[in-house]
Amino acid sequence: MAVLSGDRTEVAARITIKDVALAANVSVSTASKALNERGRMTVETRKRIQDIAQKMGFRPNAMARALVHQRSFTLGLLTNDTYGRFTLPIAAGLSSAMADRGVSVFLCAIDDDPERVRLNLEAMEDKRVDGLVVSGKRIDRVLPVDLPAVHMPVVYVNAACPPGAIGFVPDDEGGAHAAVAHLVSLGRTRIAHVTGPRSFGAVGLREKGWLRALSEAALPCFGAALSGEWSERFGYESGQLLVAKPVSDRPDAVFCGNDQIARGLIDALTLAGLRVPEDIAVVGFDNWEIFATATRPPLTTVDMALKELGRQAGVTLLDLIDGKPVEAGQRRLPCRLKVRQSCGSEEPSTE
Amino acid sequence: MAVLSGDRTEVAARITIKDVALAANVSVSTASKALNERGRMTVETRKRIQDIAQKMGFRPNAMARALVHQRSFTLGLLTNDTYGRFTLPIAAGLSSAMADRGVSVFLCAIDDDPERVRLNLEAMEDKRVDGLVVSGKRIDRVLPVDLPAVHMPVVYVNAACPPGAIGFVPDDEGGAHAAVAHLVSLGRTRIAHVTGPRSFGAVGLREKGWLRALSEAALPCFGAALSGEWSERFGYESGQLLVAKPVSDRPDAVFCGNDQIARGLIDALTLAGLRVPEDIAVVGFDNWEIFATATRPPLTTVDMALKELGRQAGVTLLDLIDGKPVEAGQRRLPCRLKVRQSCGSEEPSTE
DNA sequence: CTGAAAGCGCTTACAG
DNA sequence: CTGAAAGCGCTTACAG
Repeated sequence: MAVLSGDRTEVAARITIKDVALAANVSVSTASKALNERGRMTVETRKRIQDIAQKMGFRPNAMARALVHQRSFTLGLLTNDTYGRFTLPIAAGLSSAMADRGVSVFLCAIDDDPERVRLNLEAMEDKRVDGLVVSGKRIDRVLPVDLPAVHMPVVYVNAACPPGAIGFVPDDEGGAHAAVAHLVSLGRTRIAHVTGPRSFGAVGLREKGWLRALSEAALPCFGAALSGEWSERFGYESGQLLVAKPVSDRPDAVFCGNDQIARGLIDALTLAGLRVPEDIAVVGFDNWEIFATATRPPLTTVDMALKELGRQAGVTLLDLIDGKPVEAGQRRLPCRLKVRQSCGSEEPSTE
Repeated sequence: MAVLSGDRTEVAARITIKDVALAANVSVSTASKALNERGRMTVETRKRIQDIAQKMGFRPNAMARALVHQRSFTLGLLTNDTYGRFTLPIAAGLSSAMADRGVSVFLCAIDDDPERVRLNLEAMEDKRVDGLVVSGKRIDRVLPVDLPAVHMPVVYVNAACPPGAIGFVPDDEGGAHAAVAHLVSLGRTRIAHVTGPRSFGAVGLREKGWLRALSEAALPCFGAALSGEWSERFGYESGQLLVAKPVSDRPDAVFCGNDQIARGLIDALTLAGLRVPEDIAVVGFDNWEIFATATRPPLTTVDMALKELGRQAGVTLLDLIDGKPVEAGQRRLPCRLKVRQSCGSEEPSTE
């Protein structure tokens, strides 16, 4: 039986700056200065010490440095979106941007459970992270994070931003506007809107974008927005409703509040013998690729640029930590339209 | 203009053990012993010091402790699955289990980019994490992590496990067997299999489970497994193929290699006027809820228990770190069948 | 029972 | 140009 005991992988005591100093025949302080490019010394000495350190595979202990610098170069990411639709792109964007700057991020999965929030928050305090990014799944809900009790800078992503705080959300209205404007530019004039529950802040914003694009094009508002679940089922039912109408009452395009709704809607239209996009163009929201590419035809949809959201949140948090002045308030980062075939564009973007 | 400068959030210098000692009128060493329940002292003194610390909101600096204990109570999670299908449940399971034990986990998003791997690995070394969990998206691919160069214990999750290492994967064969056995128990006798590309290790294992369940039931193998993309499109096309056959050649059940295939297949069957599950029962694999609940009818499917996978990997890594003997090799953790309606069971599980 | 000392691994004024 | 000393915040033998 092959048994891997812990010490099999234990390394022969990490090499420290003391080892390097010893090997180079200098004091620890000189070694430190050589390695950190500080102080004055002959280029040769410096180079010699650096070479030796390199050769010995010396890597400074980040915790020791953190202790003297009062800066850990770590961040905490609190998220209640265990499901993963939003968190993973945000986390990936944040993590890579931070990695490039030498800072690492702790992942804290809180399930909207106050006890877990407390536990994780304490861990982050104890580990002396330099700051916190709090990431949610709804732009209109504030997470149960007791900010006043948190002794460090915080930024919010894809979540409500408490007054005076700093937040990042996708520009839902702008994204919706771009989607509808694109349909207009393609000659559609009867553009309906099928979307999620009114209780979601994003629903109101996307509706506003839709209305603004229509009014800018001097187009009549084609019926009220249809609001329901964020589900394929609701999209499907809405599609059936459209199909049941007399042709003269039917839209020639539908802007959907998310990709699942768009998917269900397209299924219903197709089943009823309508052609997408020829008879009715459809645009979604989310660019959830697994849906967007599986619809027939592939779905034109709004991408919320979540990775970029995570990146920017991190970069701003770093500024905050560095004491740079940062304006309070919520930023709405641009979405971008991902053109595929469901909107009937002549030139689907290549990618 | 409201400007939030960094120092606005900066706290009035963290309180340290020195502050506590001062307030309690004892030495730092005594304070330390009181707070850590070590050494001997009157209960009153101990209690008094603890109360003062509590009142002052003292939280020991984890990095300082790590320095003396040579243990950071942090882990690194390297993943190349930025897409998020597998990583997030694994990460959430790992993170919560670890949080309960006072250890925090760094998220490292590597995009199969060797440069990013190096960068993140160095960061983890520098931060002196106690161990690493390496998580992938295919059980038959080893990640580009240069293990020998890593100076700490490692476990692999949902990825190939190098010889002599320790790994955790779902029991694909067992899961497949359970799915097919369930169909058999429901009286199905002509059970086909539609699955992903042969190049995936999981495909072979799931096929094996299918065959084993059939042979155990003394059922003939109903045609060869149909292998194609992991996509709805392939499922859809496979469904069309089935439908085109004369009724006597049609299966009465299909076990699908993943939920996307199952979804596409059901769509094709339904479109052709067949009833699921009455005419043909369908079972999927993954329990990707967004698909499994959107099919009509909702999909019975195999859940890979990814959260549990992450949890176990973490717990085992902790054992390894503690120097406990751990058997080398790959563990296959049980999957569990999630019964919904597409298999025709009389009693869909409530949940 | 309590405290002074040394140390974890590093950095930074400050003398020489 | 180089090194001794003090310190970051904590813990742990070791004396008293």
